[in-house]
Parts: sequence; structure tokens; C-alpha cells
Amino acid sequence: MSEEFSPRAQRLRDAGHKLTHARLTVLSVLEESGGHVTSAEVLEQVNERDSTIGRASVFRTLDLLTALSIIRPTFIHTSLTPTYVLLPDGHHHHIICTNCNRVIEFEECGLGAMAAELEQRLHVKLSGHLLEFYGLCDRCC
Amino acid sequence: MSEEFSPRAQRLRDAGHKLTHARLTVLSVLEESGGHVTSAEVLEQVNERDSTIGRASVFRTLDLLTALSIIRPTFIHTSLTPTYVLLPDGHHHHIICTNCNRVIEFEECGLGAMAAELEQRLHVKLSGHLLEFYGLCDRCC
DNA sequence: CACGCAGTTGATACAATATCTCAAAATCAG
DNA sequence: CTGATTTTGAGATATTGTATCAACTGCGTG
Repeated sequence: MSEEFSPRAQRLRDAGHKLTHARLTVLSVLEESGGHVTSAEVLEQVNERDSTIGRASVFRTLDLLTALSIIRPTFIHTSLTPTYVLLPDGHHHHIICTNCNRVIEFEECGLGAMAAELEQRLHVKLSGHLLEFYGLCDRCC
Repeated sequence: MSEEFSPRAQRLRDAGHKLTHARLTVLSVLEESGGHVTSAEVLEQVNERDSTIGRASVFRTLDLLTALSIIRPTFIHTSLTPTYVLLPDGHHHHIICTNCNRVIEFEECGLGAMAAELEQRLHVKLSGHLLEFYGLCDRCC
């Protein structure tokens, strides 16, 4: 029977990977946490839902999702731990305040056209992007 | 006497930081390595030039330069080590192949206009940006 | 140009984070 | 259901970044 899986889970399967319990758990944690999470937070959440899932599997899944452009690691604050960002439709944009580290997200972007131009000029096949501005937020100006 | 320092070093000083031997060494390593380096590579290069400089200072300097938008950590391949990117004029753009991890840099960008619009609408003061596309490079298509 | 203070350093011990290995278990096509 | 193959989990280990703190240094000041 064709069970119901999230579109992202389908992408995993389509890429030839198995939909295991561990992977689905990590994915649902990411989807429900709103977009910005560190690996430590993912580990904690996964552990809460099912403490039998090993750390190694969580990291492996994060790497896998990164390779598929489903999430993207980025540095919000510390240089020690990356923060993973869900890419809703393959892209994401935010502003990081270099003073208070607040993250301001915004929609938009005229980058579809730029992507198309780059694909043609450089003979590449783009699947997503991350645009990160940094500066001072309204409170820190 | 007004010694000669690189523009980036001046930015450090202007922000109220001292131009110490350790900081200038880290900065020159970054400037001479072309733009993409991991922290391990920076440590190694710094150590080659002056083995008395401690690891802690190197990491502290990387964090400092990041806060000033002079460099930006980004994930090229592994989730363990960030790769630092020099921001020539406060911005940088590249494409990362999700298959072979090759990095393709490109110039451009119509983002100045977008930045101006965001500054006005969100009351922020932007100083730089990083635009990262991912997909398959010409060899991996 | 010597003085002195705040900012910075370097060494090491420590903490946090990710990877490796491999037998056992789970997925899923047929 | 069954088998081929991928994936998992546990923990030991490696890697990477941080805390601490006395000693030192850049640089404005007198």
C-alpha cells in the first residue's frame, strides 16, 4: 500500500535512499522546529522521541539531507556548531545581526532569474540557494 | 609614524582592536590563501610562519574577523569543519556542487538594490552578504 | 620617548562535537 | 515471505574549539 510520506521524505526515496525510522524521525524534528536548529538540538529532540536512535544516525542523516539540499548548515553565531536551516522550496534568506546575533528572515527574491542565467552560462544544474546578509538590526543600529 | 597596514587591518583598528602580531599573521594567511580555507589550514599556515602563536589566538581572531564581516564561515563539504571565505568587498558568491563539492565562484550581483530596499523596509544597516547556490556542476550533470 | 593600563596572548587542561567500526537489524523489491 | 542490501546503534576514539589566568604588548598619554 502507498503510505503517506512528506514531500521531503519522497525526495529521499526518489534519490534511492530507504525511509528508515531514524531518518523519518530526524526529518520530522527538523520540520517541526521551524527552521533554525543546531545539531545538539536535533540530537536532543530525536532522543526525546525515541531514545534508541543513535547519535551516529542523526549525523549521517543531517549529512544526507544536506547533500540533497533539503537542509543547509550555516553559521549564526558560534564557530563551533552549525545551525541547520530548512530550505522550504530549495531556498532560504535571512539577515544576521553581527552584534546581537538575531536572525531576521525575509521572503523574496529575484534570484530565480539569476539562477537561470548561471545555469546557462556555466553549464550547471542548480537546485537551491542560501542568501545571507549581515549587518546591524534595528535594535542595534 | 603611520605604518602601512592592509585595509582590512585598518578596519580592525578602526573597530577598536589592537593590531597584534598574532592577528596580523592570521590575516595575512587568509589574504594569501586565496579565499577558501578551513580552520585547520589556517592553524597550519600560522604555525609555519610563527610557531609561538597559540591555537586559541587563531580561533579568537577568526571569530573576531567574522564579527567584522571580513570573513565568513561556510560549509563546503563536511559538517565538522567550516571553511572560511574572505569577503573581498563585503560580499561573496559561489556555487557548491552537491556531488563533488567543487566550488565555483562568480561575480555579479544585483543584490545592491535588494540590500538597499531591505535596509529601508526593515530598518537595518547591512554590511555584507554571502550568496550560495548549490546543485550539480558541469562535470557532474 | 618612557609610562601604564586595558586589551591580548599563549600553554595546557578541558569540553564539546563528530566519526569509525562492525555485528545485528530493518527496508523493500520481487 | 524471503533475501540482498542498506542502514543502524553503541561506544570508544579522534577531532575541533573553549576556559583559565598569569605574563606580555600595543598604543594613547603625559
